Amino acid sequence: MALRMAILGLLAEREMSGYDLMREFDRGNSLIWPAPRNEVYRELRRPLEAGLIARTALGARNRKSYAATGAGIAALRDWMGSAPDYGLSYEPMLRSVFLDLLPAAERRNRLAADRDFFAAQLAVLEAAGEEGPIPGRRPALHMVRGFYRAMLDWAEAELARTPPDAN
Amino acid sequence: MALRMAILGLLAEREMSGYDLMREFDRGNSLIWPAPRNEVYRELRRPLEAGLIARTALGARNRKSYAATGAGIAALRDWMGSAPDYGLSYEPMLRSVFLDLLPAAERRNRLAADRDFFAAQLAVLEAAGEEGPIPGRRPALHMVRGFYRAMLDWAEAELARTPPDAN
DNA sequence: ATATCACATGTGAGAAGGTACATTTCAACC
DNA sequence: GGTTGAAATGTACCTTCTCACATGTGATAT
Repeated sequence: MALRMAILGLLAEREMSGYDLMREFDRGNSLIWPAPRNEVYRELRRPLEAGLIARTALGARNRKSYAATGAGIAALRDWMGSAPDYGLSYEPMLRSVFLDLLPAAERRNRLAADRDFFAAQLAVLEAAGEEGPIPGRRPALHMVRGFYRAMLDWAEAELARTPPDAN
Repeated sequence: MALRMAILGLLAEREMSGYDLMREFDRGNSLIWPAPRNEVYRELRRPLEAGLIARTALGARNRKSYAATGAGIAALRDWMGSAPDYGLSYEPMLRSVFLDLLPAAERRNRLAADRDFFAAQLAVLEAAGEEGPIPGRRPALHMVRGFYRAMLDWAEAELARTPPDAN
């Protein structure tokens, strides 16, 4: 459902090919959400048959572009108005539950690795400025930025609480 | 992988039955991660065959208790030392990408619903105090709490930026 | 006594997702 | 003019997740 809506949403913003979509998800490029791979092509078929998107152009190298139709945009709005799935699954959070199973030295390694990762993400996001490069994505940019800032604060606080000589 | 490790981790802390595990995931009880249902029973078979957990007792009502074996605890430590999957998929974040597709009034509704949800979660977590009810889960408690605080801040800031008469 | 409800364990079917592979097309380089 | 490599689309397979169903047990209440 989520991937389908993500595709629909991107195709509502502008026409794209499956390849473009794939790359949008792939890298930290859009920095918004994670990377399913070729499911894009799989997920394109269904909304195409349902009339939510339509092929707009055939380019070189067999390139097929798509854009959301009126029905697609309506479906997207519908979904946006529906109740979100607030379920969160984030592996580092699961790991935090069992942090204390590690001896202090390894715990510090783990926390330091987390800290470094979160700091790197945050640096990229903060380099984007207040508005970010893509119009209309300021809310998402700030949400993700807030997320990584919270994660970074957490890792640093936990590190500070775990002296190298503990345990 | 995540569910398997979660089970293994819980069984490393204390012996439990499948039913206990199920409820641990189910409710906001542990408040740490989300709710897969009866896969617990399916997921118990594999580590049992692999010798990572062992049956410890047969109780009334056909109750079967399990605990992690030495090999299980080793596997868990191994996993804890391995590189985390930092991929995040959180539906509200995806929705934030397309927030601007909604007219201002509906956008405010959406943000207000998010704010209420985040505030409720945070209230529960803050009621748990600094250490929380379960020993060894302070790190997780603080991580989740930081997460919801960031989400709440975000929702409130976005709401403040979306005046009722905009658009 | 019996009805009900929480405890407790599972199965089966189908959808979704992940990994890896397989193929064609054009451009650019040497 | 042949090789390489990115652009581009897709399939096959296997695992995981979700949803719904199916079954037995013991305590408590009426």
